[in-house]
Amino acid sequence: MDKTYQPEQIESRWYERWEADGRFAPSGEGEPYSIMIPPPNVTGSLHMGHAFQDTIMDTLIRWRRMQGNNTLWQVGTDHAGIATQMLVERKVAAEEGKTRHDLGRDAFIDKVWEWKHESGGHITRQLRRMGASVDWSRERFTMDDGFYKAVQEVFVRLYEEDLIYRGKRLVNWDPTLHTAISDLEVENRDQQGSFWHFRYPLADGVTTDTGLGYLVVATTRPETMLGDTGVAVNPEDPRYASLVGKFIELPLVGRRIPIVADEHADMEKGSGCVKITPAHDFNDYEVGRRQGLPLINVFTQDAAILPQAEAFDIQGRPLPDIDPSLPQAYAGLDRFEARKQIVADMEAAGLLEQVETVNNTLPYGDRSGDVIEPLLTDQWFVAVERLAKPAIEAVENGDIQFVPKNYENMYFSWMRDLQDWCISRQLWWGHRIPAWYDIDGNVFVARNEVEATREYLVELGHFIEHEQGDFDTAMRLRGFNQLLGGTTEMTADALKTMEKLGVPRLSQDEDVLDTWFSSGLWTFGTLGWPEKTPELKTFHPSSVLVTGFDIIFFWVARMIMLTLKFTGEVPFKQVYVHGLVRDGQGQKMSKSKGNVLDPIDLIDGIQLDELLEKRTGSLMQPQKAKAIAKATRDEFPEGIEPHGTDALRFTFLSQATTGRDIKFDMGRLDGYRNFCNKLWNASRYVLMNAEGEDCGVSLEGQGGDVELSLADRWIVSRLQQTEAQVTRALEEFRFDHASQALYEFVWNEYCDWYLELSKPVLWDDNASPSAKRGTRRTLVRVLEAILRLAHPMMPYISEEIWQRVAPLAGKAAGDGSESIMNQPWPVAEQEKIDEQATRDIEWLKGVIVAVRNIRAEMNIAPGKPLDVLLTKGGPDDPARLEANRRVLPKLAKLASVDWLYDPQQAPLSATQLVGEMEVLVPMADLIDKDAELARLAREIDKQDKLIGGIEKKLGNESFIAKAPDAVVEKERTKLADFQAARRLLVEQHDKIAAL
RNA sequence: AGGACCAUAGCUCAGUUGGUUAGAGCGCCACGUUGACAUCGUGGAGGUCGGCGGUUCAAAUCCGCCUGGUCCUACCA
Repeated sequence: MDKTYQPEQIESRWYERWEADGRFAPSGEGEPYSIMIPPPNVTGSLHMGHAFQDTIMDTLIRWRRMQGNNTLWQVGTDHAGIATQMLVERKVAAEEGKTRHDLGRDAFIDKVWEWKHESGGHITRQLRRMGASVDWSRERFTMDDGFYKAVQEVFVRLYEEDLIYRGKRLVNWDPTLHTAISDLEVENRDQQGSFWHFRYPLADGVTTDTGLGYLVVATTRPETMLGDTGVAVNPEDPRYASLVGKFIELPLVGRRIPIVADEHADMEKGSGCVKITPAHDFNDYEVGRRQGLPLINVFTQDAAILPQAEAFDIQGRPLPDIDPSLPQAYAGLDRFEARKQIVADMEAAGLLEQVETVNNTLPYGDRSGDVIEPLLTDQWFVAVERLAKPAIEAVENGDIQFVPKNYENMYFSWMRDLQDWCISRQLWWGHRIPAWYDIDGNVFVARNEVEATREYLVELGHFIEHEQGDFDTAMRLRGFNQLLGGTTEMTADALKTMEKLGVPRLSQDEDVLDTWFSSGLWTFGTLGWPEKTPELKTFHPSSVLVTGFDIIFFWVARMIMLTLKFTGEVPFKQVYVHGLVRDGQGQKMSKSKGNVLDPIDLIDGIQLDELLEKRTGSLMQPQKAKAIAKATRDEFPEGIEPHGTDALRFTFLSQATTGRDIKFDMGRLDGYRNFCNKLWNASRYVLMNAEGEDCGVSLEGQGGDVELSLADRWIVSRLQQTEAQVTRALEEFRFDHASQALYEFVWNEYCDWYLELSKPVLWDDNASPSAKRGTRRTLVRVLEAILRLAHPMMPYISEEIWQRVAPLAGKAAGDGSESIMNQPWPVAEQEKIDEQATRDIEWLKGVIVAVRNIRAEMNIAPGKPLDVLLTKGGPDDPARLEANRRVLPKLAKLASVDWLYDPQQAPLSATQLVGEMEVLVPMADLIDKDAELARLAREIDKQDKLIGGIEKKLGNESFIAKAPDAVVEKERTKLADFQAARRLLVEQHDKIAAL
């Protein structure tokens, strides 16, 4: 083995080997355990959040696999509608100077597929770098054929049950992307804006109670006034009671609009009068519905002013009786231009009463960054109410558990106030909506065009026969319909026949589905639904979903609703919710801030100049480049060193504390890389001493007799406890505890103590062969168990070392034909826990630490051999000394150590207490009297404080009376210990003072 | 406005059902190179557990209020 741990040399090699050997696929035996990966964007790249999440999932999967579960980690990618389409649009614009409209739908979609094929392997390669043991043989894509089928099926069935409907509704419209987006994709940002107060003249010579000929309304959106269809006052408002039912003459437009009474109008705010624009404001839409006001749309899809308004009733039916004319001065003006112009015109007309500056929030599209516009458009919706009920119950009754539990509240509060889900998007990349229209706009929802056409032919035939009495044509249509039966595609022949029959072809809906509609089917769609596959039976519901809190609404809630609806099962039994990975300062990582860390760079390392280029290369705001470059130089003056995948994974796990965001700590990454190195070198030591030697047992068979030392029994005992700790932590999703338990055992016990304790045995020619065998066997076996314990967290290094160590423990061929991946998870054995050995080793450690302390306090060189005396202490202590004669002098670097039976004989010494026992280092000539007296005085003072505290407690009658006996007893013991320590210090002090 | 979460050593974080001399890693200081490891070893300094009040024999831990921070939801005509 190399002297230093070099991760890059082992990582890719092992991953390829595992994959080639098919070790990621389900074993087919044991209790099923499955995780569905949250599918990353197919053309994206791995960020810290993915790396974190994948580490957790892989740890769980590897752990369960070792426990003997039939594990499936389902992998796949998402087509990510808007994100991918935008990316390709930008690419096409840059490379060819064309828009998607220049290319046309089919050619553009070809381009997207091309891009998918070109870049789609990137993130899956990165996933491999992370060591993710996903089953690549089952990799899926949300737009593959099987998924397409599942999506169609779900859509059609929901439609058939009236859970999907189409309608003209007010939706969040992105004027840049020209598509509807869901509430969740809207980001509200605080802004400073103006608040304009307008005078709206009363019609028909009516005046207010105070004699004014107008009402004052205020708005932050003056341009929408063109679409006003009413003014509302509060029904309780005495000031305007007489005006309800009267009319306003809408300025600039001239339309007569009614004054209505509606509780939406707040008497406290402004004048108490509010303009109502049902086609351009969500609240006003509701007022319009309640008051029966028409909807007048004045915007184009670019959010510019229409030359002529469009009027509808609340059902979305056109209202031809309403005069659609708008002032031509505004036609074609962008909304913000129109706003300026309208304010100017109102002012010129003397109708602008005042302008206030206010803070308000504006909705922005999270993809385009444009201001979102409520716009009246035809869209498809899922009626969620009936779906939500069972989804809420599933969490209430514990079929689904959130970890940590408090996210359940977040889920409930959202689920109990759900709006219908707008699922249509005016995009090209995605699942096209399976709905077809005839020339009259009648809709046929079906699994494919043939099915839709057949429905259409039935209706058409019926109409022709009964309404037109044309029996022959009707019969011919039916004949054709029969012919189509059983096919799923409209063939050229079929189309020709239709033409002959004079039946126009149906046209498919242009829209595609919201990406989350298809990802909502992820857990069962990936397993072959709607077919009843064996995988579906075995692996559904999945065991646990690992995801960020930020997509509980987007994804988790919708998966629960759709999965319950279509499989009757929950999608997963548990949801492990983790926080966001932030930078070391707690800032969200973002390209524009220039603080993004790439997990691959942490693994492989990166030069400073390359890192700078990455962070400042293609910034949206190039002026930030300088500041970003400086911050990067300050933080990483030498770039980033390679740390390896295992260290990165271990860092994530150690920081995976429940339910809060993670500030990624480079210091910890360094620390855990060092930990890998520690494990590496400890293994080197073990191999150096065990390979080619008799370890008591090996692949070749039984070796000679073994004799287990105190240290051997102790470390085996501690191993059992560590195994139990790690297992329990994993069961509770406490990855931080799991990693810490392993770290502490390996470093603080196995390396710091056990390896040191083994040296005197192995290096002592006088030690018996059976004792040496016992030590070698323990070294090897404990290390082998450590590696298995570490494997789910650190797959590579554990495998690499295990291949060398396992044969020594009689476990594997050592040629890679076996893998640690498939070894049994260590199970703690109660009978190996040895309390006596633990106490004895604690005693030994106590003596060694005492000597080290004396060296430090007395300024004695660490290597200088000392003569030491032990005295007082318990009845077992002289025997303990004898039992440890081989190791104690070696570890504490002693020239001699003896038991002093008569404490009175003690020479002047530096002393330390180990329990009751005193450790003496005679050193009459070495003591600096004054300094030592001062030190002892400080120590005595310290003990006095401790004693004082406890005496006060024990002097309190209610404490004695009310505290449990065990607690009281513990305090008494402590008091005795402190007093003994103090006595010793005082004795020592007096002795030195007397010199 | 409503809600959630958080506040423990210079930094990043543990701290199970109240009872610990309040811990770890990094950083810092001192010392240390013969055979696993300087990506190391040994020893050390550093905290009135955000503030105030309460419950209790006992509070970092439970309750209330306050301050500061992060986030979510809603509203802002």
